[in-house]
Amino acid sequence: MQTPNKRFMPVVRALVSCAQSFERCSALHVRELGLTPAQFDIIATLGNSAGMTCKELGEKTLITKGTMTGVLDRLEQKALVSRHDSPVDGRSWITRLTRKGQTLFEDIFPQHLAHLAPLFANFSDAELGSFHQQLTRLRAAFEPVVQTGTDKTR
Amino acid sequence: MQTPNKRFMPVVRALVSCAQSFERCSALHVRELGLTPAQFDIIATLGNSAGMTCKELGEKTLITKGTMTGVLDRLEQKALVSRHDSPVDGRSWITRLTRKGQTLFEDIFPQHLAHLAPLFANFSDAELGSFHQQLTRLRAAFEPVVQTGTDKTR
DNA sequence: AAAATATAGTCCTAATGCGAACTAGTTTGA
DNA sequence: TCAAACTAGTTCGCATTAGGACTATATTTT
Repeated sequence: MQTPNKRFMPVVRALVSCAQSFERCSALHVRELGLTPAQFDIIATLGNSAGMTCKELGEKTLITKGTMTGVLDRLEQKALVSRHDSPVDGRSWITRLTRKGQTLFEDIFPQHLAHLAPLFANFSDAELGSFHQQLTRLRAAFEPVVQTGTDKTR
Repeated sequence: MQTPNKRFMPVVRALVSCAQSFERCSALHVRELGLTPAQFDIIATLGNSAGMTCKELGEKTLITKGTMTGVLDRLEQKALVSRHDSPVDGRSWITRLTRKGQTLFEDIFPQHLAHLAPLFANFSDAELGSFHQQLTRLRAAFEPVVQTGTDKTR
């Protein structure tokens, strides 16, 4: 096989490594707050919302539905979320923060933001903006391939 | 607690989501080739090298040492890598591709590159360059926090 | 050289993460 | 209407993933 063009490899490495570093920074602090990254993700997504289905949560947090069940189970054990019948769809649940979960959210979410903010201190709003644009454009190029959420069990 | 500045959140979301989409594109294809993403990562890193210690592999692939043992175990079971005593350090091993592993590498690595290359077709070299620069700069901001490789068991 | 400290790898536990199969409820189309 | 196709969520199997404890070997300090 002909050696293909490798020009994109440095960007890929930088992208993956940058994201991973960020996730480590974030996870380190999240664990200190007593949650796993996935659990924090759910709490943060449900915060200030009226509740969501499993599917909506999956779309917002990028957690696969197969994983979601377990994460929600553990959050339910901790009494941070509760599941309720959906009024419109017999197959789905609405997951909501409990009072305890809401309190926790209000407590730790700002703390976490405050922990991360200094990391971006050296970036101007304009820089962040153009960066955001590039990332979005690149992600769009991946989109047709990944087709998140598509159930391939067909 | 005062609500902290959230201006960086869109970038963070885009970064994580972009990296995750890429990893899914990549993983999807890697699994078709019969390897897990972590295993492919090791094979690709070991390819065209004379072998590496566990530590070096960890630094290049961003796989934690605790995870590394298991990944290498499974690759060894598949007879794709082999471990040899280090001539200079009684604590460490040199992990190398076996002939079978080398053959596999030469077979699938170009295939994988060819699979990914089209995703970057719409990006000029200049764009990739500046993108790379931004990613590297942002990563550098995270570096002091993560301190990859530092053993905190002290 | 002996003690103190640091490092390389392994092992352990808990929690993801993904794909695939499965159940049950919904929607579509002939 | 009623079977076919679809969808939400659960469950399963396998492979990571992080972190920390642990063993054995190296390096540094005194």
